[in-house]
Amino acid sequence: MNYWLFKSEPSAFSIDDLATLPGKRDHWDGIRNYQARNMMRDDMKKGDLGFFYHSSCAVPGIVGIISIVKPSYPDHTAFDQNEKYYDAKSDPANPRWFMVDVKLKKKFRDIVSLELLKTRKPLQDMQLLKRGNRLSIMPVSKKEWDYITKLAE
DNA sequence: GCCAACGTTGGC
DNA sequence: GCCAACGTTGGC
Repeated sequence: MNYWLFKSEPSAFSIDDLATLPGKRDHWDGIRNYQARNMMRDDMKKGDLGFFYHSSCAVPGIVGIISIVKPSYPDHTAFDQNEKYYDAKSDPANPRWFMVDVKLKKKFRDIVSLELLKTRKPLQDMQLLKRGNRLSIMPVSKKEWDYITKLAE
């Protein structure tokens, strides 16, 4: 089982948006970065867990836990000209972009803020805290996962 | 709104 | 294949 972190701008899609969907479930579309795509396409398995992270907002940080309920399949929003993340170069016969389905598992009572994460020694090697990191999907180690879920209690 | 960091594009 | 220009991300 692998652990992940999913970034989303709450103004576009927040954990509360996910919570109000039927079955608290949605596809995680719009990934348009190759590194993130590769992880999503090749490494995410059904049953994996992920942190839901709010970025580009007043208090960035981890707000809850989601689980992968369906492994990767082609991101159809890339084929639709009306979609924000339309990509003419993604051909349905040979899709360039992929997505997974996720389900809300838990919303934290309080946000585990980026500011707090930065102060914790055991998290110093976290990819999220690396300088200039802009990946919207990234792996989280089991050690980091356990530490952060404790922080959230 | 600023700006550093990084990815992508395209000319050569 | 190099690299400058450009676009995007995301914290502050």
